[in-house]
Amino acid sequence: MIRVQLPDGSVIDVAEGTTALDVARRIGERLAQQTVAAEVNGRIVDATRPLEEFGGGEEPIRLRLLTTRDPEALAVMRHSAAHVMARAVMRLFPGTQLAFGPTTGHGFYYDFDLEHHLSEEDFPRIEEEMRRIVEQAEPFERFELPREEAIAFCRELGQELKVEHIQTGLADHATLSFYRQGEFVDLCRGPHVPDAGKVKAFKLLSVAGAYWKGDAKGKQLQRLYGTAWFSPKDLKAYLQQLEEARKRDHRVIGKQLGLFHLSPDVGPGLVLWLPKGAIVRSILEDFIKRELLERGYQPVYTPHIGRVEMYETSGHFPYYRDAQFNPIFQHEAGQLVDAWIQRLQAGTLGPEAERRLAAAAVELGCPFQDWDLTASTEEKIARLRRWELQQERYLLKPMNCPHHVQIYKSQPRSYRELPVRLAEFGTVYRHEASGQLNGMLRVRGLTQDDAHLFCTQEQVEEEFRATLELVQFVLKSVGLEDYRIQLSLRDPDSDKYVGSDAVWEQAEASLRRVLTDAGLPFSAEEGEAAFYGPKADFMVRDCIGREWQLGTVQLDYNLPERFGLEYIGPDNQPHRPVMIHRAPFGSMERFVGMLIEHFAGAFPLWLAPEQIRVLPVSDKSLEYARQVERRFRDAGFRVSTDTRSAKVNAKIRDAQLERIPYMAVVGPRDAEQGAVSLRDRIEGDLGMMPVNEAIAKLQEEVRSRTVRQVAKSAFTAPEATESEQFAY
RNA sequence: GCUGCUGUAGCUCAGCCGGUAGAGCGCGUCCUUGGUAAGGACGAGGUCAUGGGUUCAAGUCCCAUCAGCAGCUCCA
Repeated sequence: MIRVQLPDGSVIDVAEGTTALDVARRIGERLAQQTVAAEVNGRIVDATRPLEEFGGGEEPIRLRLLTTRDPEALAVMRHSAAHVMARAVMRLFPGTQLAFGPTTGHGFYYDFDLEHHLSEEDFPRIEEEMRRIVEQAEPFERFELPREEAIAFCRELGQELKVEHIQTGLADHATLSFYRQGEFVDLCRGPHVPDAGKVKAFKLLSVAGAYWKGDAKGKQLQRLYGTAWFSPKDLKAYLQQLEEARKRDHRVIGKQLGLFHLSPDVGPGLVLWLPKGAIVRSILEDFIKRELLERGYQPVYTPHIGRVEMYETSGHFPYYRDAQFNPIFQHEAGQLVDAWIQRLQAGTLGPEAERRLAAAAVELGCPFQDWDLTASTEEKIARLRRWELQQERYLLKPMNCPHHVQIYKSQPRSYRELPVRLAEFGTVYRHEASGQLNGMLRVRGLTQDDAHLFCTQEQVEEEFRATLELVQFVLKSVGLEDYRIQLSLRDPDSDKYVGSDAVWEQAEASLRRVLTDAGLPFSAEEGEAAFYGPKADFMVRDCIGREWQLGTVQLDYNLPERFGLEYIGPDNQPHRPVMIHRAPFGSMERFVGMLIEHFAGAFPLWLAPEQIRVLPVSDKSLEYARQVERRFRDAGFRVSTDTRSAKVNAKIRDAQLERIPYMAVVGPRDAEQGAVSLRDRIEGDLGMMPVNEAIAKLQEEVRSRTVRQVAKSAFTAPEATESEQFAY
């Protein structure tokens, strides 16, 4: 007999070999039908496995039945759905190689290696085959094999990727588990639903490339994405949510509302801010600037380029070379010599090619007439570098910090003037790989609301604290109050970081202490730190539940060292300051892009590009409309008048579609009384009121930076737990 | 950067098996002068992304380039 404890505390005795499903059946047939998996002693497992496999001994086995109501069950079912999909693909495309098929936040995917190029046109066929499999409701049967047998078995199945995975990724597993579904068998840790009939409402969503084991140099696979839910209603709600997110796409809204433009003629990833988008940005910038002045920051301006040497000193140039625009050389042979050095370093330069390079360099005026092809690579590089260092070389700045460091260094500093806080909306350029570009969210030229704080070691925690407070304040001002903080620490086993262990430990401890003291919830992530120091990032959730990385605060003990920064302490001796990098918004491009999606283009009054539109009821009221427009403009509002000879209905419709917060309908009745009939974009007609009253009302809304409405998501279905555990 | 898909009027898109281009919205003109989400008529507008190729003939088929999209990988 086995003793089993249920969640309500009751304990029952069952015979050996009893499964969770049996227990469910004992309680009720309905419950058994809804049981998808089980949580046994805290572990999520198949409902069809004998309970004694998970425990025993003196303590009763703790059992929780997972039904279609539990989010954990959803993840199990989705993983089973991935198997069903894989089975369908195998049927339609025999010989398909299976890679990984895990669950995701809202669904699942499976990576395949197959000849046929999957496309959306294949989806109906695959889905139909999946439905057939689901209807048959065959059980998922689990079995285990010792590793050598498992390898032989996979080989027999022709699944070479699985063989490789057992030999590498699962090298320390003595036995491997498999799940069988009729003719389909897959290496899998599980757990799975009892039978395929538990996979209810599903839909294939997209197909895309993916790398085998996430390695960009590895084999390219085809990844089929799907979503699955326990009810068609949940599926429908989720698809609507996807549709909602699509409608909020800042690229779509940005075009509709004329906020920004990306022109291939200017270049990919280079944002053109149209007048309306520029207004939003400049209001945000003005807002921040005022806050910074109050908080003891000093505005500075620095150029868009700087000498490459400066970025070599800072470490940015060598470290991020491949993500930067190439250096600008004054000498026309500069690029050539630069490429030459890189080829030599990579060892990809043959003698004939090098001879031609040398000839070309001489032709362009370099003193390499006596170039010795037989010299060692080191000697060659040294000679080329010597030449290169004599040239004027500039970099489009990828970071503002080195420039700000120079401002700090421009005069001797006393401890009395610290902290020095230098702030700039600094535009930086990064040559992001073409596939990474995305509207305003990932661009090649971006403006950071940047600042660098130079302070003493004793001041670090206070400055960090004040910075966190600032970020919180600005996020609150735009109505973003749902966020968490991610503390990014170094990976102790990696060598990509600069600076000593002691300094890193000190920096990480400081950040942790301030976050803890401030009572801010944070999660610590190892290996996520920048190469020069740990950082705290604000992960902000928007109104439809998506998370965005915006503001960041980073501690840096490295740059002061590299640039030899100093201040004179009370002991009249030089000391090294500490630097803090921080950007509450991150970049203006990304932040505004995010705001567009968050508000679905309907900015709160204080940010709206056009705040009020005056709508004359007919041409006869044009004159009065102009007067009203003037009144609003004089009161500081961004206002226009719709002078078209259209009906009011049409004018209202257009203003609504343009997300203009307020409309002032004016006709003869209003003119008579010096009034407007105010219409609120959200509430509709507010009735007639004197112009003064309308102005006062809206001024108050601007002053308080009220955020009146963000669209609520209709989507409430629980998000399944992201699960590494189903990773194979 | 990699894999796949896409590129037709200002915007959203249709255009079959190759035969010289279409809709709605927007825009212009005129009529209409109206009170809270689309009044009507007429009209203008296209090197079918770019460059090659196949063909009697290419928006349509092939190749390359550029750009965009999805995902992967990356992100100071």
